[in-house]
Formats: sequence, structure tokens, C-alpha cells
Amino acid sequence: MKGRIERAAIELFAARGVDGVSIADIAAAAGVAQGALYRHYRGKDELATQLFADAYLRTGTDLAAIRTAQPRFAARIEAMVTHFCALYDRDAALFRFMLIAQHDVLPRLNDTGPTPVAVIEATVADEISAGEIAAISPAEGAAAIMGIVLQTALFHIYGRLTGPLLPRAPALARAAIAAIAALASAKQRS
Amino acid sequence: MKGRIERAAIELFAARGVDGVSIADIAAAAGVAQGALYRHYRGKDELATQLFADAYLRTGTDLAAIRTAQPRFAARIEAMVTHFCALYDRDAALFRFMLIAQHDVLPRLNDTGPTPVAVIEATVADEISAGEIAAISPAEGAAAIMGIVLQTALFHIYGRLTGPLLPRAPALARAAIAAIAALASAKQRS
Amino acid sequence: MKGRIERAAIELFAARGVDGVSIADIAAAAGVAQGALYRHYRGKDELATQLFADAYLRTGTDLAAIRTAQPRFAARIEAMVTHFCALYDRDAALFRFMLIAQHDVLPRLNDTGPTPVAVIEATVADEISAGEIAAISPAEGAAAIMGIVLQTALFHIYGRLTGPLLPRAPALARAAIAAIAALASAKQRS
Amino acid sequence: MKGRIERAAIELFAARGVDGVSIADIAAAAGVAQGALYRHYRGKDELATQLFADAYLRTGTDLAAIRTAQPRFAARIEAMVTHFCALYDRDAALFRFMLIAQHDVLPRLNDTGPTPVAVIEATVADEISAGEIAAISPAEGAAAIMGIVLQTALFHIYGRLTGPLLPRAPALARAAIAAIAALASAKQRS
DNA sequence: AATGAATGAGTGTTCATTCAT
DNA sequence: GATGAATGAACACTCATTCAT
Repeated sequence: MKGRIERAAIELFAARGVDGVSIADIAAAAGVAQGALYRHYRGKDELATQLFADAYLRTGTDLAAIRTAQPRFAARIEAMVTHFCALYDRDAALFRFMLIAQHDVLPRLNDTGPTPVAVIEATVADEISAGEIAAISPAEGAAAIMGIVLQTALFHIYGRLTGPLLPRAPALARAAIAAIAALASAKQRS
Repeated sequence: MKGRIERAAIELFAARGVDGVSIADIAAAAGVAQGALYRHYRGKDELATQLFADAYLRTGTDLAAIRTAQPRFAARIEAMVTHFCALYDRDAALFRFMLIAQHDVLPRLNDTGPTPVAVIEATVADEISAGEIAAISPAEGAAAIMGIVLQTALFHIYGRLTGPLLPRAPALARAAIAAIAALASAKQRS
Repeated sequence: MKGRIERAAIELFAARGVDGVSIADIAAAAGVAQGALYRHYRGKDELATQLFADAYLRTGTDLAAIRTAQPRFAARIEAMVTHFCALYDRDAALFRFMLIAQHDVLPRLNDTGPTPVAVIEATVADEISAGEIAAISPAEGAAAIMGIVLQTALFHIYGRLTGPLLPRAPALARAAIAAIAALASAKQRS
Repeated sequence: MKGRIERAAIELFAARGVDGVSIADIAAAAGVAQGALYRHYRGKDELATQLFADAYLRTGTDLAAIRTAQPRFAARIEAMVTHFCALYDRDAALFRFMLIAQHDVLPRLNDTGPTPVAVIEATVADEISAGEIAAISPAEGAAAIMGIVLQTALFHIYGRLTGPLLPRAPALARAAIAAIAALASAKQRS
């Protein structure tokens, strides 16, 4: 029951945005009465926030595991990019929901674990500490990496790209690494 | 009057999302009566769509002009990235509004001019046609370029990056170009 | 079980009014499941009505017993007032519940026994029949007696008066008797 | 419009209690749309509170004026009782609403003026200060006075008494004064 | 042109009641 | 008997839109 509600909510939120979906919509799609929702969540807000936080922080945890498992920067980035692509292929609705809902939900998310952004920033910071690249700000590096991956996913959502993303992961990883290198060398020059 | 309404709408939409802002909010912020809004727009939806389309298509036109004016790829990309950064610095609220509203508005935007995405894709396609890089899909190239820039802007909005974006433009342009090159070389290899 | 439910219901009804208390509240306070309530009562309405009727009619019966036991008016009034005061001191929540719920429940109470009002009216009527006082309407006499006692209880509930009510009973009884006498002498004069 | 809403609200609140009346009921009775209510009041709670506070504090102000105008205790009480009776005859629904709603509203009424209770207590206190009666607590005196009047009104509401209350005012005033005297003499004795 | 009171459909939420376990 | 998940009607409230002034 809770699973049915969550699935319906994610699909609908992904398609029409949190505000564009009513409790009645979710209940109808899940095949339950409206009131049933309130047994599992305090309200619509908590439902959306919970779903987002779960997926978001789980992704953060996964990325943190990758950072721990892989010793080298290139391998880390490739594994992380691959993780994003696989996540997208497995559940595009969830991915889209995360992209859409971030503007609403992120600001009121109490940090109860590693966020994807934080882990990627840390990965960039590691590389700087190791002396492999110039001292760019970890945030600008993370922005480039995430931007390349997420915008590609967004283009896929809007139909500008087709087919599974997983095969694109190696190329996206190379692009991300090259972008970081370019940012670093630009910094050094200035 | 129309200008006051539009300014108020953009600021509020940027801060709270289109659905999070009521006509009453906009009218109050603009210092006009609620009914006055309907002299200029058929309704709230048209207001949001119009504001988005104006800014979005104007950006597309600007980018198209850059593509015309600059003969070389690197210069084009740098000018385009610079344009984005300048736009952000000049009007962060408008930029944020565009990033937020795209999910709602983009799907129902009838193409009445060059979109930013289309121009950047064309720019990538030009470079491929010229034989300078391998035949990646223009869309994946455009995704990388836009991702680097827009995610950087997003990080700035969320306070992860500070200061004006304009000084970052050269580095971002280099990163974008490097990313494209990496995508192309990955494609060649496979 | 039934006792726990009733106790919880009375306390909560007294504190927040019948409409301000949910079945869930009562069940939680009583430490039972919500469904358990429906073993003993047809629903919330019947619960409230039953609790009120029990207390109300029991009070009527007690007052009727006093009327039977005491031959003289002054002694009857004093015993009745004392009874009210003792009831309040023993169970202020029940008393408050009766005062609050009367507006809702009284109209749909089928007369299945002597009500307090009826007994007090009868007591006044006795005194008139005995020729001790002028022929006021029993109801106006009863109103004065009950008003003095119940408003005093209400003031205690709202914290305007403190300490047990029982010690106040003799004075209240004198006041009630004096009020009746005044009503009667006023009637005679007119 | 506001007047129609208030009139409908008072009638309905008096008949069925605040919780027993929905916004839809009030709007229908007033002949307006539900939303119209929110132009004048923030919500149902504020409507009920405002209506109560207006009537309650206005009564307090009127009683305070009586206390100022009349120098002697007996005249004051008679004028006050008369005021209550006239108020009841003029608008029984409002009177009943005040009696019913006090349990809900009184606790959250910020004192922004003289309450009826406070004025009557002060009137009793005056009499004590003047040395005319023994030092009872003003609250117990006020309880007796108000109890006699309000319970009489309640009996009228429930149909136990009929006809206008105004003609009963002199007798009720005598009863109230007699009750106060009895309370005082009982105090002295003990 | 501008106002803002009024509308009324739509929303999130509550809660008395039911019933499979 | 007891449970508590599920129901669904009812509720207070919001807000885009209209329109008499």
C-alpha cells in the first residue's frame, strides 16, 4: 500500500510537478482512498519531501561508497557518472522527480547524511589535495561534473537524446574529467 | 504598469516558483489591483508563459547573433558562455525564474524563434560539419555546454559559489570546449 | 475497559468540548484501539449522550431523594446545594462536562427519569402549595437556585474562585433561599 | 454583506453551536458565496471570536457605563439586570450565542476592555468598600447575580419560561440583591 | 482603464465509522 | 473480543477569474 502510493506519487510528481498533482490524483493512481495517504505521511508536503530526501540521500550514500572504494580520480568520476546513468535508466521518473523537486525541497532538507553535491565536491577536493590539479574551488568543479550529467539526463527527458544513458557514461565521464582539467588549467594561468 | 507587474512577477516566481505565487501576491508587489493584471494577460498561465518565452527566446536570438558574428567555435562558445554569465549577473531573478519555470513552460512553448538549445546544438553541428571534431550528436554536445554553465549558475543561486559569474566565463568556456573535445574523441575511439 | 473509555471521554470532553475531541483522542487516552469504542457505544454521539444522560439523570434521582428525605424547604435547598458542591469537588471534570454539553445534548434527551431542573421546580412548587411563598412560577424559582450554584461552579472552573465548593454550600443555600423569597415578595407586590 | 454574514452566523451559532455550523451553512444562510466570508474574516474562528468579543465587550462597556451613572448599589444592579433582560428581548439569538460560545471563546479573549464579569465584580467590591455589606469575595457575589439572570435567560431559551424578560427585571434584581445580602450575612456569621 | 468585492471550483486535511484479521 | 488500516464524506480554506462600479 505504502509502496503503491509512493510509486504513484513519484510518477505523477515527475510528470506534472509537486504542485501540479493533487492528493486525489495520487490516491486515484494508487487505487486507494485519499485518507489512506495520511496514515503513512503527515501530509502532501511530507510525502514529497520524504520521497525526495530518500532518493537524494541514498544517491549521496552511494556516491560516498564509490569515493571510498575507488582510489583514483578518473575511476571515481567514471563510477559516479555510471551510477547516475544507471539510476536514470532504471527509474527515469524518479530521476526527473529529483531534478524537478530540488528547487522546492532542497532548501528545507536538514542534512542527515552526505548529499550528492557534497560527495562530488569532496572528490574534487581530494584531487586538489593530492596535487594533481590546481586549486579550483571544489564547488565549481562539482558544478561542471554534475552539469554535464544532469543536463544530459534532462535532454533525454525532453526527447533530445534517446536510448539508454548507461552506454554514454564513459564518454560523459571523460568529458567531466576534461572539463575539470580545463577549469584547473585556466585557474593556474590566471 | 505592465513593467511593474512583470518585474514583480519575475521576482516572486524566482523566489517561490510559479505555483507558489498568487495573483494577489503579484498585484500587491506591483502595487496594482488584481484585476489590472487581466488587462495585459489572459491569466496567470499566460503571464508566466509569456515572461518565460520572452526571456528564453530573446536569449536564443542573442545566441544566434553570436553564432553569426563569430566565425570560430572557441570564440563562439566563449561569447555564449559570457552572455549567460552576464545575463545572470544582470538579473539573477530572471535567470532563476528561467531555470525553475522550464519544467512547466518548455513543453507548451510553440517554437516561434530560435531557442538557446537549438542555437547551441547548431553551433556544435557547425563544428562537426567543418570536420574539426568527430560526429557526436549535437544534442549531447549542447547538453555538456549548457550543463556546465547552468549548473554553475544553480550553485551560485544556492550559495555554493559567490561573486559575479562574469569573471568565471573564460574558464567555463574552456571547460565546455574541453568537454566537447572529450566527447568527440570518446566517440571516435568507440 | 468501558470504564477507562468513559473516564477518558469525560476528561477530554470537559477540557475541549465534545466537538473538540476525536475518537482517536479518546481511544489514545483510554489506551484502547479506536474500534473498541464501538463495542460499547453505537458512535461518538451516543457516547456523549449516554455519559451526559447518566450523570444528569443520576443527579436528578439524587435530588429527588433529597426532596423525599427532607420535609422542609430550607433543608431541602441546603441539601441540594450541598449535593451540587460535593459533586463538583468530587469530579470537576464531570461537572464541567455537564455544563458544557447541556446545550448540545439536552434538546435530544428523552425524559427517562427526573431531571435536576424538574426536581428543583417541584421543590419550589411544594413551597408555593404549602402557602409559604407567593405563587411565582416554579421555573423562575428553579432558575435562580440553579443559577446561583452553577454560575459559582463556572467561576471556579475559570479560576475566579478557588478552593473546594463544599464549604460554600451553606452560604449559597442561604443566597438561593433569599433569592426565592425576594422573587416571591416582588410577585406579591406587583 | 458583512452584516448579512454576521446575522446568519449568529443565528446559526446560537441554534447549533459554533462547531455545529459549517462555513457552507453560513454562506448559504447569508446568501453569499463561501469565499466572501474570507474577505471580512480570516477564518471561521476569527468570525466566531470577533462576534463574541464584540457583543461581550460591548455589554461590558454598557455595564461599566451603568456603574458610572448610578451611585447606589440597588439602582446599579437593577439597571444592569434590566440591561441584560432588554438585550435578551432584543436579540435572543445573540444572547444564546454568547452563553454557548463562552466556553470556547472566553479562554482566548485578550482583555481589550471591561468584561461584564469584571464590571459586576467591581460593583460588588464597591459595595463592600462602602461598608454596606460584609467582605465577601467580589467573584462569589458576581456569580450569584449573573447566575440568577443568565439561568433565567437559559430557561427562557429552553422554553421553561415564556414572554419577554424585561418585565421580570425588577424581580430578578431584587432576587440578586437579596442573594448578595444573604451571602454577606452568612460570611459575617462564620 | 483601473478597481477590488464576489465567485465557486478545487485543495489538503480530518475523522467517525467499518471490517478483515 | 479487540485491533487498526482503510474508507470517504465533510470540512475550512485558497485563489484564478469575473464584473459592476
